[in-house]
Amino acid sequence: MTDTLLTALRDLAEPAPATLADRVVDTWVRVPGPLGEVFAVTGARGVRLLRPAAHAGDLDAFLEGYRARHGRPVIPAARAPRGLLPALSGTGPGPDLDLGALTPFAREVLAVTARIPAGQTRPYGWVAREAGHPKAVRAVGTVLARNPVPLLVPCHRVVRGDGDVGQYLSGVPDKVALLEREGVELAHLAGLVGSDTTGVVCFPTCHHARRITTAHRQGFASLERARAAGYRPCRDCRP
DNA sequence: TTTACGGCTGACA
DNA sequence: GTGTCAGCCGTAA
Repeated sequence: MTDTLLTALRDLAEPAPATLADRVVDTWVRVPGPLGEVFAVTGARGVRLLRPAAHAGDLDAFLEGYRARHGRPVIPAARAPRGLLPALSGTGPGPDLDLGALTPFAREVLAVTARIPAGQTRPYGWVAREAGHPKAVRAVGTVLARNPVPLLVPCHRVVRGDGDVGQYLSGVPDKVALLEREGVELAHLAGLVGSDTTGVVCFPTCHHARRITTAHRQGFASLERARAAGYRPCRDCRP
């Protein structure tokens, strides 16, 4: 009787859909990053967490932290998610990201940050303004301090308005190294730079600013000063 | 609901 | 030029 029942039940069973595992467990990989290896966890909708291995402690601590944060099991992945390796080596667009666990404000801050081109920097106040909360400057810092996917969302490109690089998740030396790797001149982050031939003023790291020849380069402490001198803000970097 | 806390900023001495 | 301090605001506990 029991055998008959079991056989009948077995015949009823269907193969699990190929995507079932994606919905039940997340997967982790350990891959090379710009400053050493990184751990990354990917869910069905994209990468959810990334940490430099040197900063995450050992793998067990990293995975335990992920489970505590997201309440989901994690297993090793067969391969890195598409786009992760090119993004970490700076040779291609990034993987899909799953930032659904974040608040709308945090998602907007990360979306703005993700649009800062490699080799360029923007102040925290600029990110706050672009995210639609111009006075929430410190809140931007708080969001970036908790960025679940550093390197993929390049929070190292957000610096202080006074020219200091500011703080970073895994320490200021990492931030400096990442910026230098992208060719950023750390001594020239403060203020704005204009061209007296075009009357346009940019952030110093904007690709337009870098093309201004020395003879026509004008420095400004603020946008107000530049405007008073007859300059208009660059449409690309929007100082 | 309240409170404390920051990867900051701008004013002022 | 440099240091200090109050203000600002989204989060998490």
